[in-house]
Amino acid sequence: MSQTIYNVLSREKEVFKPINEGRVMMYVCGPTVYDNSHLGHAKTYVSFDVVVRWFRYNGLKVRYVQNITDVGHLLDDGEDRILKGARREKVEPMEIVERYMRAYFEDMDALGVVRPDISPRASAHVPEQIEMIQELIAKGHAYEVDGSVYYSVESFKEYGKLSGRHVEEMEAGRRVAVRDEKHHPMDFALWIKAPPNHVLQWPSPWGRGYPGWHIECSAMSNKYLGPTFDIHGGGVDNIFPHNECEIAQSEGAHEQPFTNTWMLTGTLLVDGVKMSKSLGNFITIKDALKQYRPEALRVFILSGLYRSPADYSTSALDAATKGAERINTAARRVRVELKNARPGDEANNGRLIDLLDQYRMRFTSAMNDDFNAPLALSALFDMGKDLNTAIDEGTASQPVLEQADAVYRELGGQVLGVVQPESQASGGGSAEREAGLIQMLIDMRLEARKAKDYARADSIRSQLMKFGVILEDGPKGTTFRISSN
RNA sequence: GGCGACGUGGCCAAGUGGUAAGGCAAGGGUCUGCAAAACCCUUAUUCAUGGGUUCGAUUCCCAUCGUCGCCUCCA
Repeated sequence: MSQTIYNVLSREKEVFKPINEGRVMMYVCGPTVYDNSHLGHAKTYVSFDVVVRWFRYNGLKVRYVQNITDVGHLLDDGEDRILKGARREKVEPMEIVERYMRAYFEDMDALGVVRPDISPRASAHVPEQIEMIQELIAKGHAYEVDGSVYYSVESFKEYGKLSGRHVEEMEAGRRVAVRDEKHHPMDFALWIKAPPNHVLQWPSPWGRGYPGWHIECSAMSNKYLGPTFDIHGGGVDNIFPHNECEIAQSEGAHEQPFTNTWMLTGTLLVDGVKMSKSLGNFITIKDALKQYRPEALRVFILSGLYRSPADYSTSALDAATKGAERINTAARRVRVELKNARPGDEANNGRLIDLLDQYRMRFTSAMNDDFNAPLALSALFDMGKDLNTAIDEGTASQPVLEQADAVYRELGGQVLGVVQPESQASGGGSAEREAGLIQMLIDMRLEARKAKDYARADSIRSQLMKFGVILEDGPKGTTFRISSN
């Protein structure tokens, strides 16, 4: 079975073949760290997280590079975003960068997003960017005007191939005044001359200045992944001009394909419009995590295709919360049952293990088909139903439960990150002592129930509920779980 | 105006040239002292609309309407 990926460049699904067998070299455009990250970022980075996890689960070695933009990203008025943040919070620009870079990693850690292998910062790669700009000038793709350097889009005939645009058809400068010094209105800045009071500036062959936004991705991907690598990812909203400029720079300088596969994630919308920093309609990841568990946010993100847009709403998040609970309840039940499981009879074990294998295969073929996480998720839901039935009927024996537990840990946990590890399920910290105390209360309640003192029994249950402990009476006695809120 | 994507049950959302996964919600039932959890049943003859291709289309083609993204910084 082979992996297919929808390649935005060709607009079709292609069989994925890494340049070097068994190795995946991938680059994903990272955030500009001047403010807190929001759920739009979560959608993109959770999506790529699952891609990376899936590759690794399948034994591929992945080098995952994701940049941190900490310079050069200009606002409409020409002010650097970092500088704007610094002014807003009255601190040094690099304090802004540190503050929000750390916040970004905290958020991603909380969401269970595995960190990239390399998180290169633009400001730490100015020499590499200068070098690349020099190469572009030497090859006739760029020109200098009064201390700034521009890329000549007319020098690169394929400019626009990713987004399907043609230079002639675009109304350049429709909303932003075009700088007269450009040869062509669509030309974009590689190096920008810094006014004397500009805080972020470096010496260069063209005088003091700072790099344009697009060049960092070209320079850093080349440094860590080489001139041609396997996968380039990001959000579709950056397809033009950013991704297009990256291609022009890298292919212009290296004269070979930039990347073999372009994977772009769909935009997160809220009330039908894009969630974005500039519109101010965003929900930060930190705020979302106050209300929803990480697994719930992941289920929300993974219940749609990565390349489709998604709509944020409280009802969608609530539904995802319930869904995440459903999977985790079943997974937890399997773990609990496993502790007192019996060998069972062979015929029945064989039947159930076959069934589990089928779910594994459903999951696998879904993921192999352009990372169809929603379909993969449905296999876990269906599997939960069968397992619950088997446990109810008492036919879930040890070998079956061991297999089931493995599927939950590997596919639900390791790959999708929606099944909690065991330690969290019981609360963490002094979990053992806590479990002992809860068990004591359960025993007390049992005595009350035996004495038909239901008022007392219910009181114990509702008191525990206040601490987020939910009791469940089953045929084999009472179990408890920790509420997800 | 140009480019790209998309329109599937009450909501979210997969999918296929041969007759619609899954989650949430709703109703009924089993279990239970009551709950919770779980399980079973029910809820789209229909996939924006109108044409065309086909034995057959939701799936392919064309048109129309609508939504979103990009064309300016945003994942």
